[in-house]
Amino acid sequence: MSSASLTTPAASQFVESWGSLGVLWGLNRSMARIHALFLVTDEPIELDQVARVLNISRGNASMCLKELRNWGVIQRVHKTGDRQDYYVAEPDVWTTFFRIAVERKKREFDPALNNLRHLLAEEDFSDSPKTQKRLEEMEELFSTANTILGALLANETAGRKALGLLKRVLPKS
Amino acid sequence: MSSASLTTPAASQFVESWGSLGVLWGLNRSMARIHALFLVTDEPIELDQVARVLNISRGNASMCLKELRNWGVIQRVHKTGDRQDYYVAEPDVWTTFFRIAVERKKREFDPALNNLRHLLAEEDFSDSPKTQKRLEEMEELFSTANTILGALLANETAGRKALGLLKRVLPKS
DNA sequence: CTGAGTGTTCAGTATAAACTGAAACATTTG
DNA sequence: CAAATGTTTCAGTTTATACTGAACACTCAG
Repeated sequence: MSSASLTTPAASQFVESWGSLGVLWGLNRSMARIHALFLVTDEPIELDQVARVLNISRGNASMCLKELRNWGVIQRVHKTGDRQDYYVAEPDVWTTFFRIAVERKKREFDPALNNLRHLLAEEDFSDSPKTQKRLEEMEELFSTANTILGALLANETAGRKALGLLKRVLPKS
Repeated sequence: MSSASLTTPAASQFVESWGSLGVLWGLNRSMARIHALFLVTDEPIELDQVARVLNISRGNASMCLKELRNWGVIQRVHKTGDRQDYYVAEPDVWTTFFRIAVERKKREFDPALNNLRHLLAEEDFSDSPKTQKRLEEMEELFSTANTILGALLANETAGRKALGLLKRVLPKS
């Protein structure tokens, strides 16, 4: 399986499962399958191999690899005397998780919070006290979430420690 | 605006913004718009009104109301001497948030974790040590997330307190 | 300079998800 | 029972998103 050919059923089943599971991380099917391929492959893989093994177009593979690289969950590597680009997965699973979380906060959460704040600043709901109050609470909730997320994600080791602490402090599941 | 007619621009703009923003919560556009309508409306609203004001079909409105009720973010109420069903938003924003979080964990996270565990239990990656290790770490990460989420969401007041504490403890943003 | 090998881009197409509109059915009550 | 309301279902349509495939761009060896 290490040769990026998905010869073993274990590997190929993992790739497909991860493909559907990946939506949780915010990846689309192709990105998740590619990521899974890297997770079960020890050696660096190149673009054509990805496209061939997963049965997707070169174009799609190229876009997905670029995106995964933007997210920081795979890295480009080179073999000496070889012009081709090879890629490997970020080795640390926790780092992978943090990178994705950071990226998603930046892309999805922050704009949403901005949007909400603008809305509340510009629009006037003062003729409806209940509404006014609800929207203020909403803003407060988002702000709290923002603070917590920001602190957890600002620094990987600190965030990781905080999560470990949290796990120990909370009542056992 | 309180008469569920979206006469003011403030209200209608909020509804549309919330509609696109709602994906963050895991709602689709219609559900999010309906939820927003309830957020900016003080009086109970009935199905036909929802459909008319938001310009969506009765069928869609009915399904969305049902779903929102399942999530626990709106409630059915009745007016005396009136046979029709009316709905209002859950008044507490934090409760709304928790209900959605609980529901999404149950629907999305838990099955994904199960899936991963089954996969790791059944499949054998022992011929590839790096892969084996990565997948074990992955399982550990998911389990930690599961523990923390489970504890935070098990009880609303406790969870809320924990988040408040967390906010105070973490370095200021 | 040329062209073979490789990586990127994008217009068009396919796929999946949401929504409509209408009908069938269920339930309540005057 | 008939009228009013609520729910469910579903074939057809719209809309958003992902993906393809071919053209284009870049690099480098000869």
